[in-house]
Amino acid sequence: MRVAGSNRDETWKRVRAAGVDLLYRHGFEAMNTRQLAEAAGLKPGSLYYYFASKEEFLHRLLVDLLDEIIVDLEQNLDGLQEPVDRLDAYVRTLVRWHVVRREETFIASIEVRSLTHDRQEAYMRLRDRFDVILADILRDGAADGVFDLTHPRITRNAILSSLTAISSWYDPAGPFGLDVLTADFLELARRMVGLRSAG
Amino acid sequence: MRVAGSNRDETWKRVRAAGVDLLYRHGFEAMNTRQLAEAAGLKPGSLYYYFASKEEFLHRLLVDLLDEIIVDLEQNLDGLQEPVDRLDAYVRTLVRWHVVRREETFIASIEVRSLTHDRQEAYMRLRDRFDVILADILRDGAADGVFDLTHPRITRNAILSSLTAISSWYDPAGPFGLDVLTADFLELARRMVGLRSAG
Amino acid sequence: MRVAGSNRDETWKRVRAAGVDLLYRHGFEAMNTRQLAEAAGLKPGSLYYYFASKEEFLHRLLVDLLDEIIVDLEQNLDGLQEPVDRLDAYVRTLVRWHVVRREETFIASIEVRSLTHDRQEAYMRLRDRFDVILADILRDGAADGVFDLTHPRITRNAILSSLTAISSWYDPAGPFGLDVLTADFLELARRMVGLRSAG
Amino acid sequence: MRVAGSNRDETWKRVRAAGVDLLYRHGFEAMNTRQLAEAAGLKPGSLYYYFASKEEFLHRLLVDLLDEIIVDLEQNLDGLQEPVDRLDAYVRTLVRWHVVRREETFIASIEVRSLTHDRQEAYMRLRDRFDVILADILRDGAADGVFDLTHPRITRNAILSSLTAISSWYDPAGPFGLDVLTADFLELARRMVGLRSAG
DNA sequence: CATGAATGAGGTTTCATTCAT
DNA sequence: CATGAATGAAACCTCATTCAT
Repeated sequence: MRVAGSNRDETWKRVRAAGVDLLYRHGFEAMNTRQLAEAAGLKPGSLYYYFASKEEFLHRLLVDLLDEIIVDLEQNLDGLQEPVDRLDAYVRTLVRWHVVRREETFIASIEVRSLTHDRQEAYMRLRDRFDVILADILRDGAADGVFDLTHPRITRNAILSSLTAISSWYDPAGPFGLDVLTADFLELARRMVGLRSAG
Repeated sequence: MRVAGSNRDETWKRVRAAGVDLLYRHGFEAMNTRQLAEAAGLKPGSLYYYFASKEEFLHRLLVDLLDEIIVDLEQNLDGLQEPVDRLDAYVRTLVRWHVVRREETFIASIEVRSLTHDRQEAYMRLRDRFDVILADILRDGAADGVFDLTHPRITRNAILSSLTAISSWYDPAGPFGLDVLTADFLELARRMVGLRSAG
Repeated sequence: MRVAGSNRDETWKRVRAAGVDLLYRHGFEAMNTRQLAEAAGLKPGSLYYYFASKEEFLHRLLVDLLDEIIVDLEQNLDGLQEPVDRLDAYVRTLVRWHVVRREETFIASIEVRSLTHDRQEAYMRLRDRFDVILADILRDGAADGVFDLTHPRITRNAILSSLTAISSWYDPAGPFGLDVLTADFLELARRMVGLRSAG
Repeated sequence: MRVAGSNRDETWKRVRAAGVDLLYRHGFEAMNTRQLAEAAGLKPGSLYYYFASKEEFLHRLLVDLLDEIIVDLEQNLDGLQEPVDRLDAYVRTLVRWHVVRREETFIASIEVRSLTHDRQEAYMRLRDRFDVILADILRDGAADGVFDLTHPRITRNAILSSLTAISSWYDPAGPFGLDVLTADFLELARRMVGLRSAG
């Protein structure tokens, strides 16, 4: 009962894309594997040729995304020494991800709870790297005297959460493009760390 | 079969408290009415004397909370004219709610999706008031020349989301009390609107 | 959607009886919860008001039966000192159980494999008591010189398995009643332990 | 896509051996064709070059085994006239099979239920030959006055089931070798038919 | 008000099997 | 012969909800 011309990679792309769409629109628990299968052009049971469980599917989506972001972030920070430059690169990177891969970053921000306890912990540990990287930038900038922070931990959370939230309100059909958004968040972040705008 | 000493209001409080706890810990879809009943000292069927459906229960929680916050917010803004003062009051109010009623505000931020389409829309319309109030403050401050905004809509979203996120990371057992948090967020908000700190 | 006049104990009896029948006729894996529910006059989901899983249901059946048999066996052995008398009582008891509760003992003999590893181990430990009791009888009889055994362990296994197998071949509609069967097995067991028949 | 060096007979042997192992350890219903394929170094679909269905596979295993045993048994009985000698040969043969091909005889004893109704009947008819052969031996011995039986059918079932059960308790790593076991069962069978041991 | 008993709809997952390649 | 991709049927189980008592 094989469908002619079918191909593992192609099908997986369809499953993944369908999954992102459904997770974005309905959420993990509200979405079901029947919808997922139908959207991917499969029968429900066939999905299990692509993942071991619905939850593992979510996990893979989230971890793959996180891995991609971290690699990109580290590349973009590579070679930059000055805290200001590093902060800029950090903001620029996160804004882009939350705009360009809006659906996935939104899913990631909201569906971590749906992971198994163990996988949730593992994911959190991975995600902590964002915190640590930003924390280091803030610490260095404060030590250099170029940043004027209140409590670093609070500032960090505020910056990070305002970035993360982009995927929840940004409307690609709206008035702002990636450029505008990036420029604004660069400015906002600089202000939050007590830096006078360059301009 | 009336249990001696049972009392509508008392029981409802137990149901509500149990619901908040379960929603906070597990989320709406992952929580079930068996757990809710048990935590409230009832049998599942009895819950339906207190709500018409699980989803209606969530709705009531969210709407009641939102109503309370809006009333409080409007009271705290009442009489204040200056944009700076109004911004301060706005921040102060939201920080407090997100700390003191952390669990409920967290639920609200994450479980709106679990509402029926209709109720979701109604809830969103109500919640838009926060946006509007803050938007007005920013607009007035910019018109007065005391605020130096990039794009108001972006600044507003950034401020609001950093406030809303508090309930997701704040740890009551951690190093910061409500005072510290409030002071910091006041400062951060002022910076974000381009106001030089008073101090 | 409660059925009028329904009652937990009555329903459980129906479920249990239906389960025994299905397990006897089809075996655990070949039987399904739909059949079980239908035979018990319930919908499939309702079964889970009576057990936590299909496997737990089997487990309960097996353990309850074993407990009953052990209690009965110990009662029947109580007060008997002579190995011959104890052997007789042992055989008499087991023959009766394998005839009177033929279906259940048959299930027990064949479906232990369907239990979870853990429950299987626990069950086996419980079941070992039969072995131990018989082993003790044989040992004492041999020590007294009234039994003439080859290897006790082999004799024990042969006796026990010939008793256990009764439930697999005994036909209640056949020519032998419990009395005949008991008399024959008493004689066979005596012969197997090398005892000259009394008659 | 023919794998170099692949060979129908060799592969079949691997499939068969893997099947015996899995059936012995997990049972027919609990074993699945994925495991079977993997253990045989194939992909699931390829199995169907070796059998038409999982159940047919089991059937072939059981029937082939039974055929082998019957041939062997008839050979070993061939030429023997005396009931005692024939009984000895019968016991000797069955003990050996249940020790040497322990896994397969165990499977046969327990998985007949998993066969289709039709195949089950056919198998049973074949297996009845064991009964008949033993029944004949007992009848002749009783007629000759060398056996002292209670009810022949009961004795026959007891002897046969104690032999068949060997595969379920015999431990090749244990204290008894085939010789000991054979000697003991010869003695036990003689006792069961009321014959005084030669030795 | 509350419970006890059950429903019914739907969920995820398993698995023998098929068939184009 | 063998694999890769998928099917389809059915399995167990969960859960919000109902309603007689």
